[in-house]
Amino acid sequence: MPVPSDTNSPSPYVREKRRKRRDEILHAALQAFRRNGYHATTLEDIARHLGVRSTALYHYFPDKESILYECHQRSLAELDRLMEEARGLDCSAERLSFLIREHVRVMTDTLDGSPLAFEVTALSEEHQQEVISARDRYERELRRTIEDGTSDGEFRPVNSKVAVFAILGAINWIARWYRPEGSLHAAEIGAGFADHLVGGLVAR
Amino acid sequence: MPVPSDTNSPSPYVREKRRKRRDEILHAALQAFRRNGYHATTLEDIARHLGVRSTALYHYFPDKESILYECHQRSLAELDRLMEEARGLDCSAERLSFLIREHVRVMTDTLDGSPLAFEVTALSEEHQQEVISARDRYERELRRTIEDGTSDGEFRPVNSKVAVFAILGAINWIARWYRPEGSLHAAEIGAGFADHLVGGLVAR
DNA sequence: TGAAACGTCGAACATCTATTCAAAATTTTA
DNA sequence: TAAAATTTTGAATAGATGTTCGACGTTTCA
Repeated sequence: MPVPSDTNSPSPYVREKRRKRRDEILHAALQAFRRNGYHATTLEDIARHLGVRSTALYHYFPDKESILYECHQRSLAELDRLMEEARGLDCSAERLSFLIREHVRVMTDTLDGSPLAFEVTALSEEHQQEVISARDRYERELRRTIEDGTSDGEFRPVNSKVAVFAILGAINWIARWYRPEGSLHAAEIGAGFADHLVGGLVAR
Repeated sequence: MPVPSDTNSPSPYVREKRRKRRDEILHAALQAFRRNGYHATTLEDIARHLGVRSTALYHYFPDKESILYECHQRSLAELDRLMEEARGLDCSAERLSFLIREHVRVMTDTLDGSPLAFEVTALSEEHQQEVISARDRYERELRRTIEDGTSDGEFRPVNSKVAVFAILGAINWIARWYRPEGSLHAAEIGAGFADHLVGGLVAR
């Protein structure tokens, strides 16, 4: 009868601690990437925010790119969750409005949406493909929502590709100017964007 | 009576040739920056497109940053020109529509608008301040146009800051996805954006 | 056409930064 | 509390790239 053959795995306590540390690193990295971009951010920059040297990061991630990659993965997971939730809404205008508001929230509240605004070209070829696929899925869903709205007569006929680029541009650009300490509060941005961007589509 | 004391200046012919070469360099740099971002673009990348070595570039620009800076300067000059032209339009909706359409054209036709979408933090402190000031001037003008429209009752009351961020985000993001060979043509994008983004503001 | 101006090259340099690794410090665990 | 596991460190390495500079072609122009 086989026994657990590999070395004894870490205790739940240790595993949890490690998970938390990884989260801290990702959060510090996210903020740095957002401010200065991936290439202009050094591992020392990230490590400094954690009170540690850059070499310590290698105990949690194999290299710099994988930090960026995991940032991306989390964002995409968040968007998948949004899409899932949005499917419950019947009215196209409501669904689109919901998606915009929630996407903005993801960009501002946790900053977790930001990676989507980063340059994808910094990722390895395979990771790039994966991220682009997921992003395309999201874009398609948005386009479909707009096209549904047009079919229903809720929205006027528009080029859905162009409309989606406008919406995603507005949202992704948030990563460039939003500062949590600033005068604009997150909810205000979400509501404003939803009104502005959905309002521009509705039939009059 | 003082005579021209310094060394004889280059002939108009030579000066013109040099000007053209600088333009070529700036254009090659612009495209590279757009694709991969400033930091991921090497001087060799830029030089390769011109069939020379990176060291040749130093005859035209003192360093890499100054190439980026001049890209920015040209974009900003272009925006100043737009603002000047737009002042002739009385109706706020028309003025805003014009600005959006023309800004999109600047982003797509010559790609000259792209630098505004680049990370400003790559510039030196002084250049950064200058670019930010010019950008702020543009943003203020857009805000004012929206506020005027609200006063006139053309637009509904909105947070003009939020609205301007949405508009500029949509436009700047073009630098990330637009490819001249792609299926979306420039005019189509400009018209679509103008309709979508102005339409979201008009009172109903 | 030939001297002067101009543009490009190649080598060399300096710096920066991602990454490796063995040793030291710290924390966990029994 | 002491051995084991884990985390961090500091030194060292390697590769990339911005930049300098003198030599070598090429172009301009009188």
